Amino acid sequence: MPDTDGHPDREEMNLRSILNALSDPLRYQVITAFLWEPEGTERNCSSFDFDVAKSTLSHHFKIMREAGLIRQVDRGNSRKAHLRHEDLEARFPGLLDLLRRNPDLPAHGK
Amino acid sequence: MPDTDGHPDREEMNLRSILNALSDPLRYQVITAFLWEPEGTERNCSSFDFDVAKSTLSHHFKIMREAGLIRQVDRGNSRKAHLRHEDLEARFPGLLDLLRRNPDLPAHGK
DNA sequence: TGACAGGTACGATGCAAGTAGAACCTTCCG
DNA sequence: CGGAAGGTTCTACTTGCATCGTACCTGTCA
Repeated sequence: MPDTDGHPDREEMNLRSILNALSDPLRYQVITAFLWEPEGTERNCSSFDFDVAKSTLSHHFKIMREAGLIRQVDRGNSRKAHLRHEDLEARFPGLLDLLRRNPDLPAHGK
Repeated sequence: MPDTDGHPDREEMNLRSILNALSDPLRYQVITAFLWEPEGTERNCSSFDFDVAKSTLSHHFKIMREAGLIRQVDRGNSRKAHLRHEDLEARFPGLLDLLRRNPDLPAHGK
């Protein structure tokens, strides 16, 4: 069962939800951004400067959170998100490599 | 560039289009159905008995075709579709294995 | 020559999803 | 204390997409 923040357990993850989460350009960009950085990197939503309202951003992070792509933890002032590397690798081996090899080009931007 | 039927070359394939194509339940089901069958199996649209209008079915096949997931070739009377195993494996190694390991669950719904 | 079967193209419709604004909460800091 | 920063939730708007009906095209076959 997902916890109160909507994080599913590793076994509860469902590939279709993952694919659905990745089918949006903004969300895809967030995930590939994480893949460029060292494993375990924590970032808050607003560190990605997308040109959208923060309610919209929160909405997208919720979808990634509930699909199991990211985990968000309270860190006092802000809320840090990180990619669930280990869980994703265990549950869907090969997925992250696939994404890593196909990064979203940042050039066409926001 | 894509041919007149909208089939992209191997190099033109784009992961986001692939993921987008797979994010629809019906299309996901078609692809995993192909993965259960021997490589190279050809089927026409109507052999999948989905409860949708044939214009709808044609629409879905177009999306999969233009994403590069399937290839459709004229066989006189009908049009046969087959999964582009080799191209997909070369362009996105690991993708098909990933899908094969996560067949569409009959019960889960959306 | 029909009639039919498999597919595609086009136009219209209805619902799901992305988007934004406002209210609210918590934490940090002057 | 009061205000600013980071996020969530709620509501409302608007766009996108799946869906369908119809018309149309091309082969097959009686």
